[in-house]
Amino acid sequence: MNYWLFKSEPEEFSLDDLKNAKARRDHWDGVRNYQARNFMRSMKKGDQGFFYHSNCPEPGIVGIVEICREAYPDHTAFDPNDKHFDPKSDPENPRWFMVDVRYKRRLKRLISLQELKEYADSELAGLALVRRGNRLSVLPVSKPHWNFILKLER
DNA sequence: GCCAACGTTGGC
DNA sequence: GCCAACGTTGGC
Repeated sequence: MNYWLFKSEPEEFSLDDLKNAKARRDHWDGVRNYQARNFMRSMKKGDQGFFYHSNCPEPGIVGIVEICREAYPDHTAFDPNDKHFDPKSDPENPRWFMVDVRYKRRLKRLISLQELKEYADSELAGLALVRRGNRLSVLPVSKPHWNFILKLER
């Protein structure tokens, strides 16, 4: 099993929005970055992910989700009225993909970016999230990093 | 709202 | 293939 981290602006789509969605699951659309797309295409059903709130008063990890459907074409790229429309993505040869994720649980407390950064040069060295200038919206988390972050929760 | 960091685009 | 211009992300 592999581990990931999904960023979302809570004003756009929060952990609670996912929790309140039908069957507590939804598709993760709108990713328009090749590296993030490639990560999504390598996700397997059952993989786990952190749900991270970005661009908000207290950025940090708020919950855990599970991949419940593997990558398939992101249809929002074909819709001219969609915010993430990309005329270069052809339905015959889609450029962008998405996965479905299911809400698992909320963390007992928010683990802030600030707190995670304290370990950027030790336990969490190499974690893409705490590397300077990182802008990836979907990124991998190693198993040791995953376990370490879960230990911080307590 | 500012701005640093980064990815993408397109002229050459 | 280089690189300047531009757009976006996201912390602060």
